[in-house]
Amino acid sequence: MKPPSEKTAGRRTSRPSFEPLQPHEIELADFFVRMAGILGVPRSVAEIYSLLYAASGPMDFDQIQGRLGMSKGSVSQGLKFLRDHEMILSVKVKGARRERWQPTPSLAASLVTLLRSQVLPALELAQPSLQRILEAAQKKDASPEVIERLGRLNRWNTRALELFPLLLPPPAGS
Amino acid sequence: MKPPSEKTAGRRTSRPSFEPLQPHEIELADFFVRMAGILGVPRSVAEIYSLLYAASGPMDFDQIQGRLGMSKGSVSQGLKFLRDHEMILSVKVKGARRERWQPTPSLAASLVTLLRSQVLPALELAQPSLQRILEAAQKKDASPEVIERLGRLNRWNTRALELFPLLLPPPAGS
DNA sequence: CAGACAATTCAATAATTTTTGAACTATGGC
DNA sequence: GCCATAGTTCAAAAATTATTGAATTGTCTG
Repeated sequence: MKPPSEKTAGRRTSRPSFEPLQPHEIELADFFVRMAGILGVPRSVAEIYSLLYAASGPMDFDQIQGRLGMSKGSVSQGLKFLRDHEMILSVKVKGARRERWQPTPSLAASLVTLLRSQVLPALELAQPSLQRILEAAQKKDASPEVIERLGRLNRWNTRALELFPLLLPPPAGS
Repeated sequence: MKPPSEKTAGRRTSRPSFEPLQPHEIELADFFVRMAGILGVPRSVAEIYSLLYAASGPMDFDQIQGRLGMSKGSVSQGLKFLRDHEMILSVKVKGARRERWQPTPSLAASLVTLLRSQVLPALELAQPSLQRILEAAQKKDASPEVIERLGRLNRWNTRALELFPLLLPPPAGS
């Protein structure tokens, strides 16, 4: 259910209060939310990214929480996700204690990091399994057609694993 | 775990009973389930596809239900999904009433259909929104940086829409 | 056409994922 | 060191998504 009351300056559960989202900000968020959904990225994460994307400058924790009206926990986890996938950067403003966030320069690069983190582990995990499965099929009755299919799957997986680092170079650190 | 009887014993609300999945079938299902998960395809759908993928011949409704131990509803919906995305084909066996299913020859083509169905609508829906958002930003204060970002997003979306039909030609019918 | 068989539909339920917020930890300034 | 501020953690609640199966619809066969 929704919170029971509607006070913009509500004292009940203290939450920083900022200007609500403008229509065009909502529309942009819808876009990012939908795109993120395809890759299983939660709404709250997409909303944070969207807000930063259309912001005129870096924003801090409380501003994000206030504008989006979400919980501290969600903001914290959302920023962590975006950080981990190198989709946002923190900007140090001298004299200010709080961190301020802005989107990484290249959205393309961000998507790449995101994809990598989802697909690569699956490919790696699959490699030995697919090998075993193919061998099991060969050892048993398995029709030539099935063997052919499994072989192809295997080769694909291997090639994908080889190609991935070329196409999407890993972050500088490793 | 396993019901003791093997024949089509159950008349009332019971399920067709077939040989349980072999270890290598489970392993393959794990692979497909994981991959499907990335695109938000439900487990049951991936399991059905996986079963057909490693089957020595086309399978019918009851065989699928029996081997996977899932409900009629799930099998029906799963087959519908796979049909709609052109990932399986029905094979007519003369004299037999039931339809029998097998995977489409090319898994690559299947993935393409899947991707198309997820991404294309999102891109199409976004087009006018992004346009409006950019205009709104230009009309208002919006920093040059934000305008630049939104413009790039816009161009990307447009290009993606143009490229999609080239890269992934639509099904024969249209 | 009746009856049996095949599959679909969809409301109810189950499973999973996301969000919340209060307690907690970490850090900077004095 | 101490206090205030900044952010994290995680168990519980809420929201979302998937599965089930009884009722229903469609359809082949004799």
